[in-house]
Amino acid sequence: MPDQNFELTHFLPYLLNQAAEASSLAFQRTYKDRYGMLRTEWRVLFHLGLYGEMTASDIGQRANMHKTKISRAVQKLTERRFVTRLRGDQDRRTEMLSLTTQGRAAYEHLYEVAKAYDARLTADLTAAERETLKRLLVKLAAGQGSAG
Amino acid sequence: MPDQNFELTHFLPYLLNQAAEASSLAFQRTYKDRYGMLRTEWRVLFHLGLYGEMTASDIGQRANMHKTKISRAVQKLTERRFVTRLRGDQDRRTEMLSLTTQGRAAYEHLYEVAKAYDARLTADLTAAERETLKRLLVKLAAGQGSAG
DNA sequence: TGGTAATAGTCCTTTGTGTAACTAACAAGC
DNA sequence: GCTTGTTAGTTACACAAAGGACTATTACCA
Repeated sequence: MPDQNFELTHFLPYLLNQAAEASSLAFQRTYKDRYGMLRTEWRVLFHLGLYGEMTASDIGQRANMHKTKISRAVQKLTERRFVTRLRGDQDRRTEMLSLTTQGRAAYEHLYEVAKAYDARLTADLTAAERETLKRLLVKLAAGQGSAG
Repeated sequence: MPDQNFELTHFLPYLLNQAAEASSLAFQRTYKDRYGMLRTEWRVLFHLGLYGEMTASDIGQRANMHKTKISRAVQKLTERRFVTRLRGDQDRRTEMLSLTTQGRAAYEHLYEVAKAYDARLTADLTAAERETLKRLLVKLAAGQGSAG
């Protein structure tokens, strides 16, 4: 029987979705209009920009994204000349992905935008709150709480 | 130029998405299997359960959901005899939605499930952390940080 | 009281996602 | 060096989501 202590605004998955949707939607405007990118493409771009060359599978593991999503994202990014693919010598199944000059320029621009956006989002928070929030989110994103 | 202080695991929208996806996906299993509900349907059910009778628009405002989503969710829920619709007398455009006995039973069951799930998710956190986390998420979900 | 605007809700079309099947390349065992 | 199994990535198909156009009803106002 509903004890009004626990309602929707106390349910973590619901809250997370609301917050994620709100912030992502707003942020999307910064890259969708200008670069015609989707969220998955943005993610791939950022992985390559931040962590250097890597294969599609590498990104998949890091970003927790399904390989089909990545496949499609990479396709778009290569079409737009943001990314190049280089077939591996030893293992010719793999493709090493890297940013083109144009891709790097886009990344570096969007990097600053993202940083500023993040700063604005967390402007009201104390340093401690910011720290706590991000730490907890990382934990939730990873393996969940105490139960697998 | 990337100062490794700021990378993806420090970018709030990214983090929020990861956490939201992880927790929602896991939680979905608790109602999808048993009641064949989708996330939007779950939300509508919970709104009616928690806040009583209301129209589709009311839910839309509260949940920040597009009316087409709600329309479809309500359709499914009425098909499954969880919800009944009653056309308004004064304003015949509106439909007042309410839970059937069966719908209420499902809600009450899922309510307990949700509560338990939330408790498990936040089991590792201190009471203070839990409090901080939810407060901040509510803020982010609402109007964003300092800037509109 | 008749014309315009606004609102509640549905429908339709387009886009995005997840799953499973597929191709190509490699690895191992015999 | 063949067969079997595995992995990287793509393609195809089915399902879910997002948004705009549409219908019906109501409100406003000259």
